[in-house]
Amino acid sequence: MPFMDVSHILDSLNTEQREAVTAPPGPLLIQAGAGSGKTRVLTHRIAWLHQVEQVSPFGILAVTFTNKAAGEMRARIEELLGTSVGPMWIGTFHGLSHRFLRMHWKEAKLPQTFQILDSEDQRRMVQRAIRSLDLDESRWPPRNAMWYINNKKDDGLRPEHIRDDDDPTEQQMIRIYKAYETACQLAGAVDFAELLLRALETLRDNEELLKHYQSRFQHLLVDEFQDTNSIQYAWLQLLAGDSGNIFAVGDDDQSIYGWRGAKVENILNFQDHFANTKVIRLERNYRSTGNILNAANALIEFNEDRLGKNLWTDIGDGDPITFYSAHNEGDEARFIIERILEHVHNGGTRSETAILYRSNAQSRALEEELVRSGIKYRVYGGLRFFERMEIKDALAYLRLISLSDDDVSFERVVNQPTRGIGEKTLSQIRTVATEANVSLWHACAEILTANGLKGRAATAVSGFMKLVMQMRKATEGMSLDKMIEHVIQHSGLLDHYKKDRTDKGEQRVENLQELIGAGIDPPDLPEDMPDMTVLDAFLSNAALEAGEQQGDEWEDCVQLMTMHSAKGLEFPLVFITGMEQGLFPSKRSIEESGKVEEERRLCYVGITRAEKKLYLSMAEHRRLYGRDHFNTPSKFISEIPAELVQEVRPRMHVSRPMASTPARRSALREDNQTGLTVGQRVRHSKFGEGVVTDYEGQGSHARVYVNFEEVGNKWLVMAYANLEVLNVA
DNA sequence: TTCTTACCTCTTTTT
DNA sequence: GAGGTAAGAA
Repeated sequence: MPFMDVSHILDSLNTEQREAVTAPPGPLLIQAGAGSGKTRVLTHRIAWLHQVEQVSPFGILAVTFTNKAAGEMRARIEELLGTSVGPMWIGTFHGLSHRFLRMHWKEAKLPQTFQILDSEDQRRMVQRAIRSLDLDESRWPPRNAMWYINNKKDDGLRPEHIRDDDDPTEQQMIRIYKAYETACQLAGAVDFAELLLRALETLRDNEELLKHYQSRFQHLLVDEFQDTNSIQYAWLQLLAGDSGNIFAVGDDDQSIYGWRGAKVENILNFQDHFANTKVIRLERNYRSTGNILNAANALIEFNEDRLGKNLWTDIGDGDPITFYSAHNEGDEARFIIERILEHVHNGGTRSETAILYRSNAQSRALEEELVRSGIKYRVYGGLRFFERMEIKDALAYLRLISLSDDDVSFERVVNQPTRGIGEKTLSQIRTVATEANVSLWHACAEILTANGLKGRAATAVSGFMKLVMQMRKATEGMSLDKMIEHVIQHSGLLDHYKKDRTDKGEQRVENLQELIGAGIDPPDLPEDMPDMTVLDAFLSNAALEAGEQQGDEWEDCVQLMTMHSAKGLEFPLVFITGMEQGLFPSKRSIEESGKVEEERRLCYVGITRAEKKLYLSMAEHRRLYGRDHFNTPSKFISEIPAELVQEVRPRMHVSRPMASTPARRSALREDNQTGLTVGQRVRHSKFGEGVVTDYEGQGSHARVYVNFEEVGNKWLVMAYANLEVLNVA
């Protein structure tokens, strides 16, 4: 081989990173700790394979979980190579499966025009299946059934594979699953889990296809390997075939998606399945100070099921971690705001700051105080652009134009805006459709020709059908943006939302107009997806990539998000709020055995987001979901070595919250028969320490409700409990 | 058909 | 406590 300059690929790497990037082909597992440069390793590996090992871009498949990660990876590789890598398969599991199914729809037994259901579409579809089986929706909630179906699909199970064990609930669920499957197949609809499962089955059952792809993809690279579920892993195994050229990058300590099917075990199985797997650990951290890393290391040590890893840095200890125990959530928020103002005063920016929490409900109190202080902020999460009601309405019309048999879209807009097609007419249509096993659109046509509808209903239904057909004809040959414009005009959606003079209505009109803008530069049509129209590509894209949730992202503002959505991000200044037993770790995780470890990993993720300064805080009293909670510090606080943490004592001149609200007054009332007040810390000989959160009864029946740190909530009869009072509330 | 009221739920989220 | 959904009334 001629001499080749590889310095641009290798120079910026440390020894371990270099070892990973230049490793010979074969199964490779990179245990990449937080901040250890895993994206760098991944992208440089691809550059290495291409430039040094001379692997064609066609021979490389790199898969991630989010569109953002995929986009970043592609951009960084192109920057590194100085050329476009168009033909390389870089994308999300769902995106790549989708691409595969579009190319091989025949083998996958899908209609060429199949559409993707997002979660909301799927819920409606499941609901429809439940109704068609004449089941009671309150006994068989669509959400539960959907959850069941997705779980089974994530494990690769079809209805016929599931054993019912004579369990009537299981049998019923299987019936719903079956009915849902039939409905999807009929409507040409594919949900997210189906994309993966169908791609896997198609590959597995077509030897020629399998051989083709196995020999084509000489190298597979996986990001966030700890988050793969069973099908994703099976899909990788299948594609890798005997060569086993998989480059898997992950961190078992950052596995926080077990609750939606991710299997950390895949990391362990990987080493069993692929003999001679080479394991490389990346433990050098380039992000955080020593104190922050030591705290993270010490905390995660409490988990038993882990491969083991210790992050280190040579950038020095830095500031200690600060812990603040606030009186309530308002106090907590004000404490944080003071620190942010300080940070900004010292020349920092707001966008260098992240406030993290366990659950979205916690953001409200923080937002209130931020608004009051006039600090700009941005909340992550919530509805994304393509998930908004008005946008989905418009997309549904577009879908019907593309494919009238799409039942989900039909149901969505048949009476939106209202045109006199009520529940009675609809159920009639549904019955015909179910009996004849045809789409709702088809059923309408049949009913109309058979004169099965009375005057008003008949006019309304045929009016709707005519509208869709007219729009189809009128938009033929139009550019995508003109098409969208035409549809939101003529469907009546725009006028419908314009009638709503509230802020919400105006926002909806704006969103619709923005949708036209989204059509101006339509998505590229990959060459290997033949016969796909621009509209189809646009619609699939909308489902697969729901878009940003909020604009103004480049304004200098404080970032508010859950710890889950913070994964992969980093900030100089990080606040982790709500460090309370029962909130984080969550009550549910404490109750179900074995679930606290995932919470601890989440805490580990949170801590390792911080570069320079980390604040932990809690509220002794927090109102959440309209209920009062009296909290003890999260056990995670005590798991961080005390010498790394500086505790801020509540300043005495800060007055305690006054008994001004009725709730507070009752919380402080002392005219009870227990001699204890709510908020009082107590110790029980068996259950340990806790906080009184409620009481009831009189005399010998007087009981207190205590939230114990170790064992959770318990009712105790005062006469027997023998509680020791710990401090004065 | 549309407005109102009752009812439910409320970890975490991407695709 | 709020927000969304679904059933019920005008």
